[in-house]
Amino acid sequence: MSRASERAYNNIRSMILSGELQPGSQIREEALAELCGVSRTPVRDSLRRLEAEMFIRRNDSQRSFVADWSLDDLEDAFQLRAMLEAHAAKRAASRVTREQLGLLRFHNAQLKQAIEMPNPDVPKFLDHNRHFHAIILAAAASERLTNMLAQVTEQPVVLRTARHYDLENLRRSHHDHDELLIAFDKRDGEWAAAVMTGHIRRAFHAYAEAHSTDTEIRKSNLAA
Amino acid sequence: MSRASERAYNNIRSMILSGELQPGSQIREEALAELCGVSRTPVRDSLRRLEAEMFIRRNDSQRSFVADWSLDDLEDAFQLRAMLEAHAAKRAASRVTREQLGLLRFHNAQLKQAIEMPNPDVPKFLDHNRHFHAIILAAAASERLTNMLAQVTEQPVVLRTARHYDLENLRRSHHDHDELLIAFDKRDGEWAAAVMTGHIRRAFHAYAEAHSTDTEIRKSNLAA
DNA sequence: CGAATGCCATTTGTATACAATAAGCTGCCC
DNA sequence: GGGCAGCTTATTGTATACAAATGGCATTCG
Repeated sequence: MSRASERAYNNIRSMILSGELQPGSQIREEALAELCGVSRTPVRDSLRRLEAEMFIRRNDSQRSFVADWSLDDLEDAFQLRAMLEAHAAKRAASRVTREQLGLLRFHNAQLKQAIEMPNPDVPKFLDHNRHFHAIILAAAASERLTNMLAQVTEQPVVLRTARHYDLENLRRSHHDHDELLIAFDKRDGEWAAAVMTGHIRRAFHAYAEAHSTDTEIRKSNLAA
Repeated sequence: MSRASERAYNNIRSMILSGELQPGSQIREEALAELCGVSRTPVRDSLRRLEAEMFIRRNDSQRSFVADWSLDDLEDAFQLRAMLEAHAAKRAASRVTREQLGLLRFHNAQLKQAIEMPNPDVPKFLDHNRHFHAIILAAAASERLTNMLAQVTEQPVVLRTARHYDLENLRRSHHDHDELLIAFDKRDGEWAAAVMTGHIRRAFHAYAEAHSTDTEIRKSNLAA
């Protein structure tokens, strides 16, 4: 993507993720254009893209609004994500290369390190976690699957609440990864899929809890 | 979508589906704009959309080409489709309303009629078939799932070869639908999912055969 | 003769002006 | 006072002109 267009997309996206653009609020192309320092053309491109990714919704008369997801929507997204990631793990089990296995081990070791320090480095954990899942997706070798997963992984709520993840959950995640690695080593797709399903479903419940406390915090802020 | 933009989208899309724009061939925005009788702006919108739907691919320098899918790609799409439609059936089993069940029965009766006539009416069959699946998707009540399925259902190759479906396969499809209806009636999501998986996988093999003969025909045409 | 380089043609990206459409408001009529 | 009509304003859609980037070709140099 070219310069202006990319800038607009990244800007708007991060404004949505950070909550700077509040869920449910209307979006005006011109306003965003000014904020991003570009013209409406690249902004429109970005809005179309973000609409396809369900960050933005449009009403009957083409006006755009920041998407506002309920807990049900979140569960729906996670259900799909669990299914798709399990599928990816299954495919990866029979396709993953030695090199990819090595990389997976590396990132898993790194993310373990990140939470075993006296002061856990959560961003570092999340970064290696992201790489870990990306490698599996690459090993699964299905472009469509990759596109679809992007649609359910990068949720505003998901990213916003990721930091709430407690240490115990992070440790369990690491162990799931360990088990996945063994399943890959044995080329056992069914096992890999099962582990991945549990891995994502646990994440959902962690997120759901974080989300509800998050919502309560926001409510009390509004009330104050 | 507005007039010009919608026209461009539909025009280009049908040109791809019909093969008027050959797989692999380059696409120039200006040429399409003239063909559709609109300016480049709505054409660009359409191209972006079609790119997201994987009808179009872009190279490193942003030039667009009509997507060209191999048999492997087709299988990949069908694998995802089977998984997603099975998921839809499972969800639908516990959510489908009396009214929707009635509609499903109606369309299934109609598509049976379409192939039991002396002269089978395949377009009519396909039309009611489409409705049948759409109702299940609606009953599944997941917008994301609907979007994802659209991405794997409306494939150029799929639509182009649908007509090759032989009568025996159409009859089996009808019976699958019957069984799905019973599963829905019993609210048995697992059963519904299993039937749907088989339903789609059979479709894949029918398509795959049709695709290979289709490819051979095209090759011999090129050779002649 | 082959490879690299610079120029020209082609194509896409961006900005902007204008058109079309929808929302909101004001004032009128019942 | 309530609701509807017509106008005004806000917002999005489309066309077009121009800018930037890319690819291909020809020429030149080793």
